[in-house]
Amino acid sequence: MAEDPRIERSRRVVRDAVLDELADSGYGDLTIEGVARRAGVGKSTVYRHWPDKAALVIDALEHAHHDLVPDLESGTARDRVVRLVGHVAEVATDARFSRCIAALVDAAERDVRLREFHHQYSSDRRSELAAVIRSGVDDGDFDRATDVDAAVVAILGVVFYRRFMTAQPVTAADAAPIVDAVMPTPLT
Amino acid sequence: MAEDPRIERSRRVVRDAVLDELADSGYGDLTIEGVARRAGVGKSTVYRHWPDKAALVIDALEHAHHDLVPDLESGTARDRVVRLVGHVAEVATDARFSRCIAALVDAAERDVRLREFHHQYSSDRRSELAAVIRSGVDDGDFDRATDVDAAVVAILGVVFYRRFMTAQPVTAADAAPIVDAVMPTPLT
DNA sequence: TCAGAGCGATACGCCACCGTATCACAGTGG
DNA sequence: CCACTGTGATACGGTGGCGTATCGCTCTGA
Repeated sequence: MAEDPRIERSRRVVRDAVLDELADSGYGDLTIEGVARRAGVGKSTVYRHWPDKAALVIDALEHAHHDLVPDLESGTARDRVVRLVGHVAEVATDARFSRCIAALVDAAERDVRLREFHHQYSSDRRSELAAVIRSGVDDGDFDRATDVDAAVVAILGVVFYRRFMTAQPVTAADAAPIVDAVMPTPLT
Repeated sequence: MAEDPRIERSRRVVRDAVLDELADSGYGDLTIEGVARRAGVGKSTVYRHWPDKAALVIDALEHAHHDLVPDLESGTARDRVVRLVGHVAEVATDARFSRCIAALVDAAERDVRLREFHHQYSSDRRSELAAVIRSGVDDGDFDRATDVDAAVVAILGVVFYRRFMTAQPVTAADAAPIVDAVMPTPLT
């Protein structure tokens, strides 16, 4: 009853090619034929599994987790926040993935489906960071009066602004000072 | 010796059409024919004045100042900072211009010339804000120890992050609280 | 072993844009 | 008044993507 392994294999290589194409060409210049070519797959195979470009791109992005997930179990809450922010900085500097983000942001301006996906996706990412920060507030690592949602936006704002608007993207090593700047250690 | 007025007229309507097209279609789907059509101009006229798409888009963006410039003369330095940030928020929510920014950020990932323009342009905008903040530091409106460049990135980061990654963009009315959060009033 | 399903290849007509060339026309400035 | 030049229209061959259809091959799983 298991699905034909050829199906999952096709889907995997096509999704991977979509990310490559998206990074290289952007959403507007991404073509189904280009994806199929890059995936080493017949065009018909792509049309067999996805109805259109938007669905294809959304599906590819949905499956694009990074295997390396930061350790959010050990260390103080502040350590965990710094590790998570460092991880975000790494993702935001990854050559392929970060260009996919730029393409997604741009495409979201013009396509409702991509906009909904984009907003949901980044909202989920903010929730993750908010949860870790909140545990830091509970632990006394951060000031009791911390506005968690504002802190999340302040931190991610710096990371993404520097990546997409300047030539000095945030590195993982910058994570700690940024977290400190946004949420100074309480004087206990 | 003055230039034929038809030339400047052509350039103006084409540049305007480029911004419309860029906002509606993004960089990848922007076509010269589409621009000419939208401008109500022959395709040859566009090719007569610009060598290619990148030059055309860069030129259009270079000429795309907003006529409304915030008052940076009167009021305290803090007032001026708040007004400038409010202005940035307005520009970042302007339907046409903000979509052009998204298109530019995306295109800058893949085209050197657009990247250089983009980095230069946004660097200039940061310098403007930095100068006003610096005068506020000198006036004692802000803490003497303020890291001006970091404050600039913190403020613009929030504005752009909220505009492009969330469904709650910053409004002009949000400018004051954001400035206050990043640069608290010194206790004198 | 074998029926069925997924596959890549190929070809289809259609359409849009590319960048260039040519043309008659009208605005411009001397 | 007139030579000049910028103009929009139109046409060109070329390219490449669209979405669909058809093919024979091969892998899969009962």
